[in-house]
Amino acid sequence: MYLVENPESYPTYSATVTSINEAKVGGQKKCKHWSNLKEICNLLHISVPLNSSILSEEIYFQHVQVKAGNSVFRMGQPFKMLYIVNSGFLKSTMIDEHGNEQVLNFPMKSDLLCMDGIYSNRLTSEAIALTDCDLIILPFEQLALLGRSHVEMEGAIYRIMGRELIREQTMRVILGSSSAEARVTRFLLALSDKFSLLGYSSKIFNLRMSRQEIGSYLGLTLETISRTLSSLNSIGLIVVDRKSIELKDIDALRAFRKHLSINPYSKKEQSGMQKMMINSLLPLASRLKGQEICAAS
Amino acid sequence: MYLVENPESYPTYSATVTSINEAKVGGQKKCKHWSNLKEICNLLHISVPLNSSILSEEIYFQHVQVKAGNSVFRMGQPFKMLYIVNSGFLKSTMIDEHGNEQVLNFPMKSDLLCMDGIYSNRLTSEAIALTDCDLIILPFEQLALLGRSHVEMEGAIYRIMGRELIREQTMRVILGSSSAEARVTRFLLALSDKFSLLGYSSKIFNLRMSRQEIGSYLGLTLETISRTLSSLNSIGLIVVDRKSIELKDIDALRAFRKHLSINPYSKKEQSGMQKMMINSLLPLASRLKGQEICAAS
DNA sequence: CGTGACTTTGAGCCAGGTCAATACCGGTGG
DNA sequence: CCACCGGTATTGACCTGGCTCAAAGTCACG
Repeated sequence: MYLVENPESYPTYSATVTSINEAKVGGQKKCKHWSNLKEICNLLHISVPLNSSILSEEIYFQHVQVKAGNSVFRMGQPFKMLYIVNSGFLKSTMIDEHGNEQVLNFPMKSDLLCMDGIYSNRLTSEAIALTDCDLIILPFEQLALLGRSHVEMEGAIYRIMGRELIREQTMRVILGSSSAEARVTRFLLALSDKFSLLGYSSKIFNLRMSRQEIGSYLGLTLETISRTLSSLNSIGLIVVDRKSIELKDIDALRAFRKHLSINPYSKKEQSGMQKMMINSLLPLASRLKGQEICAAS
Repeated sequence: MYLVENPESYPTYSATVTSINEAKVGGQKKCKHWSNLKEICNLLHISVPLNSSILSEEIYFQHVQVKAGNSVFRMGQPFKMLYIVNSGFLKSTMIDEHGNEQVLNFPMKSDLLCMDGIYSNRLTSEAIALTDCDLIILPFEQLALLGRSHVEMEGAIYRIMGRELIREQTMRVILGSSSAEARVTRFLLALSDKFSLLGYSSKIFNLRMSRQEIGSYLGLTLETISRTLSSLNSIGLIVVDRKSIELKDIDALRAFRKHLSINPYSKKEQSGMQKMMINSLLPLASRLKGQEICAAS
């Protein structure tokens, strides 16, 4: 938001050929820290040849801090730059014609924001910080310029956009074809994978978002999220207490995430192990109830 | 498929600096016709300055023909080029871990195929021709090369990828939050818009895909698609007979497409005109039944 | 004119949405 | 310290949209 509030100052904080120390003393409140290209490539998991001339260039990108609950940018604003999440958690949302909010994503460290603005030069989504965040500003023009002189960088930009495309595609397939249990399970496993990639625990973590937000993201209601988590909890696959999650049996969860709700294309082939697995895993709620009755009696 | 069957010949059919006539006589069966950059920019609705040096370059791209029912490429194949649809209709699908097919898209004239291969250099989807198709091959390296020397072209590539991203995002929102009727209605309206953009009738058109495929695309079963089309038919908003569709009241359809199924974020605000509209439009099936009873008695 | 792929329609059922009551937690103020 | 309060989570009871299964109709094609 800092940047967006005074867009006329845009040229001044775009990548600058200067030293880190000089940059740091820049008077702007928002400019706490600057990153060079190498740090950014590491953050994005882009492998650029170490001897590449690009890394030796003294180009620095500015950071911004956003407090929990504040929005980074809003729908409809002009698109000028991308953000990389350096730390913190956000939600990216879209507001439809009725004012209904739909959560598109929960960006965290190493994710990129604002890519949806590239097409029309207008942002079609907005981002809200769920925790205090540190973001790095990547002016898009600057990035494209780098791409022009450095082929590896250009390839990296294309690949990053391509990755986003695949991510969206995958989410679509999930929303289009899997059951509530499968969606929640996938969601937890995806978080787990992400955390482990970032060096955090893949088994114990905190949800930063509400049930409502998870529901919106997965195309379910908050009650269904709550119930599904409770079910997974009571059959021992996870331990959940409010926002804290512990995955007790990742392999079982991985098996679990698979079963679909509609459009089983190849029913005939589903007779063997497949069907058995479904039978053993599917009656979650009923098994749960049985258990509770046992516990009660 | 032609190309993919002999990938070793790849360098020979990449963009060539030669005349159309010379190109046409090339012996390869698949090479019926070549297009220059200008034709391609027109096809993609890219506005490139007319005096741009890029258009005067004699660069030609080869076409391929694919017969109805054949696949253009398959999942897992290495990614080398994009295709632009010049004529015909296709479906783009993804096969999940169980062999279940999910339809991602129904590409038609001016759409691009294979963009999901950019990230990992492997195709994650496949494309099957629903009718005979004429496709133009765009070797990706070649395209990137053009982007490097012509800034407008580079921008166009970014924008096209960005557009795809937004398209996926929009589909996600639809799958995540709207009812069966809304999805089918949106689907019909999107087709209508597309056809009108391409210069065909926006009111009368033929579906090239089966109910099964529409269902897979929209995250519904074929029966639901069939029933919903029948309902829309019997209340007079459309006329449907097998694959032929006529939209009778586009404005009513546009109003109709809106109502959601879950997660109404701002219920309180929905009290006025909004609610009235929903009440008047929602009871589709029940109204339909009433009508049928009348007709029968 | 049979055969197979696609579509329509009906009947029944269930996953997940809706509504509502209760519980829990963190913050605030007396 | 406790009482209160608003936001969030859980849980139950109920209902319905859309899935499932099944049967019958339609069309294309050899």
